[in-house]
Amino acid sequence: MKLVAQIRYSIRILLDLAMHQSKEVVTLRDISNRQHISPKYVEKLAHTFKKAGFIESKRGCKGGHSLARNPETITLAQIIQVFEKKRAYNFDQMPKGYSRYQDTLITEAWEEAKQAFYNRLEKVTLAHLSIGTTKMSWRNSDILIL
Amino acid sequence: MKLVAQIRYSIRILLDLAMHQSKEVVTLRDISNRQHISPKYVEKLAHTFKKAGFIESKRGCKGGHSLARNPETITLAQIIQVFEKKRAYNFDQMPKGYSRYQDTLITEAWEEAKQAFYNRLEKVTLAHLSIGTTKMSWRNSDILIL
DNA sequence: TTTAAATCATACTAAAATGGTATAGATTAT
DNA sequence: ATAATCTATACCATTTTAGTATGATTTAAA
Repeated sequence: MKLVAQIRYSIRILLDLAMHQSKEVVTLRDISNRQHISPKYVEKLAHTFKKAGFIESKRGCKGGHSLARNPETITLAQIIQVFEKKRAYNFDQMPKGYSRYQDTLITEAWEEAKQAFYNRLEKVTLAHLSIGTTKMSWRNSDILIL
Repeated sequence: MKLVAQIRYSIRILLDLAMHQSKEVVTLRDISNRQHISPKYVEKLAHTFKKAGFIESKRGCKGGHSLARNPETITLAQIIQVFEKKRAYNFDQMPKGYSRYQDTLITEAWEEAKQAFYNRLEKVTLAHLSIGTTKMSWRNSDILIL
C-alpha cells in the first residue's frame, strides 16, 4: 500500500490547477516547470484526469487546462480511485479445505477495509490543501507545526 | 489495492495449518496438494512466515510445520503486513508551489487511512475462518448465505 | 496563411514488483 | 545409508508502474 508516483504527481497537478484558478487556463508546460514533473508525464496524467472529468481544456495557441469541478469537491479518495483497477479475481478451482464461506469472509473484510481507507481520504479536498499554502505561506519555511 | 496471490495463498497456507493443529506437524507437500499451490511457492511463503514468527518447523524425515501462535491471535491484518514494504519516500527536491504543510496533510491522511484499513482486517482471525469450515461444512455447497 | 504554442492520442521502452521455478544443501527417523 | 523433509538463495517470467517518443490536431496571432 504505497503512495506511488502516479498518485503523488496527480495530486500535485490537480493542486497546481486549483491554486491557479484565477487564471483562465494553465499550460501543462507551466505545471511541469513548477512541479518538476517531466512535460510528457504531465500530459499523460492530465489526459487521464481529463477523461475522468476532473479537468477541462482549451486547445490550440493560448490554450491550457483548468479544473472542471470545484476544489472543495475533489478529494484524495477520488483522485486515487481513478487508478483503481476493478478486476474480479475468481476461483476457477476452489481448493480443498477452503470454502466459499471463508472466501466470503475474507473478501468482505477486504472490501470493508478498502471502504474504511477511502472514507478517510474523502475528508481531504484540494481546497483543504490549497488553503494550507496560499493562506499560510509555509512555502519557504522548514518549521513544521502539526 | 488488490488482494494479490501472495496474500491469498498465505492466508490459505496459514489456515490449512490452523485447521490441522491436532496433528503434530503438517508437511508443506500436503499443504501444496490440498491448497493447489505449487510446492515451491508454498516453501517460499512458509519460509517468509517462519521468519516472521507465525509458524515453526521440525526438520528432517517426519518433519513439518505448525503454527507458532494461537489461531485466535493471528489476523488478516498481520498476515498482510508481513509483505508491507516500509520504504520512506522523501522529497529531496520539494517542488515550487508544494509545501511541507501540504505534504504533511497528505501523508498524515494516507497513514490514517492505512490504519483504518488494517483496523478492519484486525477483526478477522484464523480462528474465525476455521470455524466457518470445520463447524459448518460449506465445503461442498454452492449455496451462499451471507 | 504561415507559424508557433498548445492539446490530443497512442505507441513504445525501461524499471520495479509480483509470481513462480530451480538448485543445492542440511537435518533426521528409519 | 537413504528417503523425506525443511532451508536458503538464486534465477527467470509476467505484470505493473514509470516515463519517453512520435505525430497529429487545434487555434491565436503575426
